Amino acid sequence: MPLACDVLLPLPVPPFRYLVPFDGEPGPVGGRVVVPWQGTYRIGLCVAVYRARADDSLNLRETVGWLDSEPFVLDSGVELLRRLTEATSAPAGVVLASLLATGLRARYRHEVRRMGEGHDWEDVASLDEHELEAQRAQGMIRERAFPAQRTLTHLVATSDDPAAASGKQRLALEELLKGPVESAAQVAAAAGVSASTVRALITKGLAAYREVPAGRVLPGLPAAGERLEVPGLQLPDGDFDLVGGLRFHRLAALLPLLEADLAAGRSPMVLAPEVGWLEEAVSRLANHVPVLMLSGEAKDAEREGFWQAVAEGSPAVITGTYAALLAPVPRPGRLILLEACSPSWKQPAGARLHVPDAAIELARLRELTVVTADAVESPEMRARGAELIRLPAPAQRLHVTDLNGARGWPLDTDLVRVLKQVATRERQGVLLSSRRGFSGALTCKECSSQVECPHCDLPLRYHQADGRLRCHQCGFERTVPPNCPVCTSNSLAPARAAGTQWLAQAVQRLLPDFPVLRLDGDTKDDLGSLYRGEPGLLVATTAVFRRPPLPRADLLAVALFDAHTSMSDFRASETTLRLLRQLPELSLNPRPLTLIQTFQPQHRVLRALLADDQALGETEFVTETCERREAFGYPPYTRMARVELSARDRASVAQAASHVAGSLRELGAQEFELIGPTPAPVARLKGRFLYHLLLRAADPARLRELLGHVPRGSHGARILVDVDPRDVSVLEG
DNA sequence: AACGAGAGACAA
DNA sequence: TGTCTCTCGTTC
Repeated sequence: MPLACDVLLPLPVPPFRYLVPFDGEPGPVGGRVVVPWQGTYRIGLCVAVYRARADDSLNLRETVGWLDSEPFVLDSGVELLRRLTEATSAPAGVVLASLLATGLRARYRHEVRRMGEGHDWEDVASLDEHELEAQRAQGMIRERAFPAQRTLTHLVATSDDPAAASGKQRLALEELLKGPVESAAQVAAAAGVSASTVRALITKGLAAYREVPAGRVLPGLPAAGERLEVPGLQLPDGDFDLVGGLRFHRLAALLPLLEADLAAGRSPMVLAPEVGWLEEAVSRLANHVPVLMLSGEAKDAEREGFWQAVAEGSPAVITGTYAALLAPVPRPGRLILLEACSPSWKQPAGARLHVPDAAIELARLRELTVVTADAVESPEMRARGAELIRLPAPAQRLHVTDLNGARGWPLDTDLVRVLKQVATRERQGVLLSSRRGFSGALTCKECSSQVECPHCDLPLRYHQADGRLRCHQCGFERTVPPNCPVCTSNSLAPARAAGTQWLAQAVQRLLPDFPVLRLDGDTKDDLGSLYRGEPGLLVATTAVFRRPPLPRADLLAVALFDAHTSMSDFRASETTLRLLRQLPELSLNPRPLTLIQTFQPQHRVLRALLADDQALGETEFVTETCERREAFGYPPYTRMARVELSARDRASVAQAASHVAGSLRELGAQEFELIGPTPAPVARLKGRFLYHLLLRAADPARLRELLGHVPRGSHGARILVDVDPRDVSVLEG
């Protein structure tokens, strides 16, 4: 009974079918399998094994062999990949590559043996490729693959007699006889001799570098942080959302749940959106419970070590970024999502998954309890319908400065006064900007045009430090033109949206002797002095939230609140409220002053922030947000997807977009379900013209149906789909 | 993603 | 006519 199997490769292709060799045993579904692919070999994931059809044995190529005898990804993980492929309408291999960052590029041994008596297994590396291919086609060989044993190069003694050497060399040899050592320098240091003495030992043939089998390596854990103080809090046993407090308050509140899972012999999983927050959480958790951690920064060997340790199943808290989601936990406990509303969860490329949604889907498959935690409740949490647990609010002294009719720019009088206080008291402060560089653009005062990138429909960003203009999308650079390229007048000036560079300069002018540091996408000053407690002001973008809190920050200032809420995204207001609530996390000071400069002091985000009863203010804010989203047909009350079309010239992309929209309408897409096509907000990027088409459906099934009608390409245009896009501008009415 | 086949663009 | 670049389709 010949068997076939479906194999998923981490490439933008659907699963492919291979034949299991007639005398070979198939490995498990969810195991890694080596298969021939375009003249070479690749590791894929076996997602199904079934009886081959009659003609399969003629048409299909054969698997080389499985690398695993136990599933590398459990059945639930394989099913999750299948569902996400359906939901995203991305090729299955892209979904695999987006979620499984471990084991598919492993080193393995590939051996062949000629059929018949007396032949040994031989490594393919030593054989002629063409001859091998011919023999394979004739079915004259058997093949197998297995994971390569990891080795390390170590220095070992080749003589066991210390008397073989004399003097200092003897000391080194004695040291080496205690066991293999990684390097000559290490032996030299341990024996108290020079490196050349050890080298002489090697020349004499008394010591040599050898490959020795490497033990399992696990990703290193961050240095231990402070212990968590668990609040006496009654938590539900089932699903719930935890909001309020500071990050470590929420983590502390969840610790008893982790301990309960461990006591029951289960391994709870804790996922975080970014490495910084993951490490911060682990540095505290590891004081209390056994922890395994996997982040994108782990090396291949460490990832595989983590995977093996997880599979062995001794109870531990399994922590990680998205890369840990498919780890084969045999006895899982709860699934906990930290910073559940962070925009970083949305993958920018590949299948563009929103990882919490994938995680919740996996939890449903494995029947796990899901707990999410964040500073502020979100409409998505409320739609989930789980219980809401609110921690006491962080202490925040808040001050809002109305910039209407103000005298200073970009630093108004209130901010100037507080900055001076910070300097005279030799304390620290953080000033948040929404953009890096000097200003948003170079604008002509005569014709109000901006200097644009030649490849993108975006203004070039002005970087004052080197007097250059830069495109933050494609990296194009040029010098500042002396005259406006449009009207040739001599009136180019930086636009008013102040970037970190402009703010830093303004503060430095105000406080000439006070240290002013900068932290953003392209300037990463050494913050060592601040972490040692020395005075200084940090001008930063939101990149600062990925750093540990400053020990003596008294002031947390937002340079222009309006720049955050006016982002072209219907979630901008909630994101801003969350940002403002997270500000105290930037400082170890228990009651820092939060100062916000704005032209809209009555903005509903500020009303919610300043409400006398904080819990009530936020609850009303979320209720109002939910009502708006429902009224205007936004998620979580609908499902959205953005169809992104691009082409080298404007006409063909416009034509392709209207063609796709037309055929969708013909196939029954309602007016409510199809918005556009419109040129993308940035209508040209890296020399390609972009059009967007927004799909909106009442439920996931209908969205899938609509996406099923979107072609892969049309009229020479490339088409990409982003399900649940994160930067959709506000569509009123 | 990576490769090869076929279609135009350009120089000789 | 050759060669180079670009697009398009295939990969099991």
